[in-house]
Amino acid sequence: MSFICRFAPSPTGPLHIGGVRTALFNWLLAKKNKGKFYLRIEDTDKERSKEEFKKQIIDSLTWIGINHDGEEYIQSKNIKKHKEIASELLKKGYAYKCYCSEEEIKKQKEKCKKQGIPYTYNRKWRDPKDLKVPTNIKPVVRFKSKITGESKIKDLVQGEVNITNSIIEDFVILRQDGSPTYQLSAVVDDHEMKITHVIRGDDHKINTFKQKQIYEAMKWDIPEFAHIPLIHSDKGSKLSKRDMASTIGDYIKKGILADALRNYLLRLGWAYKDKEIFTLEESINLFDLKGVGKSPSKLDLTRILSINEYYIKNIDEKQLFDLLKRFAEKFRTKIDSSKEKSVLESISFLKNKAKTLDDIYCNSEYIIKDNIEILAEDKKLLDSNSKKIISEFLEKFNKIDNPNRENIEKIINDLIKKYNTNFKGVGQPLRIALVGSRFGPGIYNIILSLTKNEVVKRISKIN
RNA sequence: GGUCCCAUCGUCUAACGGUUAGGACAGAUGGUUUUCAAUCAUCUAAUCGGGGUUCGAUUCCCCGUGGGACCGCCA
Repeated sequence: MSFICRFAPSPTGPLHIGGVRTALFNWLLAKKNKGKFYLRIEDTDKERSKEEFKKQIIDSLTWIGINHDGEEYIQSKNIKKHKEIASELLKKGYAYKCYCSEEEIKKQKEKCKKQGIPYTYNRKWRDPKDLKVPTNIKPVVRFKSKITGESKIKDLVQGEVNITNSIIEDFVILRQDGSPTYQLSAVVDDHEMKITHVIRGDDHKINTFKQKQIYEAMKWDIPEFAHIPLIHSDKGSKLSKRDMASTIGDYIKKGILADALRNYLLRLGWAYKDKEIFTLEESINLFDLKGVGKSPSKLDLTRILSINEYYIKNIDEKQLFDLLKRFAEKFRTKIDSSKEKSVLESISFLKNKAKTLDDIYCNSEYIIKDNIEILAEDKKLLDSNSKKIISEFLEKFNKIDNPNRENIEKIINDLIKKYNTNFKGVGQPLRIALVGSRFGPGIYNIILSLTKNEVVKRISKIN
């Protein structure tokens, strides 16, 4: 059985993480079934569609590793076809022209609101026998929706869903200016693209009942449908553009890895036994619509961070370094080529304390930057005694030709003995002098990750 | 308000109608360490309520309750 699916966002705003997940599910299924995954930009709303959003959508998908087959399909390029289908529906009696003015509709809505009854278009022009066609109003074209009976869809996630036909109004398929609406365009395009599986957010469920009627009127094959539950914000409602960290860009900025986010999104609303970490290959092999739950799930940043931490600790270190390099250049300060070697060599301990690339960057800052600033509260910890200790350290350190773990350890141990202190008594002031903070990597790691000159320079500055 | 959907630890979720209801994240406690972190061990924590069906319901059915989505000449 062939499997052709698509992701069809509208470029009227930045793609958020819910959309990315929908795209991911589609893509995974296409890969699993050796089918096709297309990207369709639904830009028939000329007013709100923006080129920059189209770019953002494609960039987001690319970043997380979702690549579509063929060129992206631009819906507005197919408007002519959509209109043809509209006139065919008109000709066959499945649609009709409605001459209600916008004011007339508005008045009806207000009236319904006052009476507390739900508004549906009153189908005034469905049977225009006794009506005089006004000459001053351009009509819209409405689809002649079923009035009686029930409709059923077999949803691959939700199971059977039934509705009473009469609640579906005669929806507009051609606007007053003759342009097609989403309901029409989506169906025509899905048909032309030979889409076999429509996997989209739960918020489209009602649309399916409208669109199904167009398929039936055109005697076209109806694709399978799957409506996946929406992602909710921590407040429990549909994710909106206002919610924090909801676009891919927000996560990139935080230093989240693509694989980590992919893994998180995969597990949001779907599970495979007790498995938590999925390689790309595993997700393709194991993903299945049957495993998708029916209830919406909340976005949980701590979980994302935790998965990110896992990936940071487990991916190849050279690869991690490259990611860090690009991250630093884009969002922080470019790592000077003279420092690259040292950062790369130190990454195994720099990453240890990190949940994000930004954390690694912060941990690396003492290597990356030539001038470190000591925090005021840490400066206080440098009393005369500790200053004395580190200047003595400096003196001895200077005499070493090739600093290594053993000879540094000896110096420190001697100092501990001499000053009758513990490791902290020596290590803490050294760390403050070298890193600018009492928090940081292990002291041997710090010293060995800097050049001898740099160590000397930083300690000398203290006194 | 109408229509539809959903309901297991705080969160993501597992459990052919038979499990001491499992795992992960978060949280708590303790050990270790050179600070922070990490790590290891342990612990806390859930089947929304009420009726059925059944020898037996988290699981099937009904009714409540709660949450959500949709109700555009947006997509």
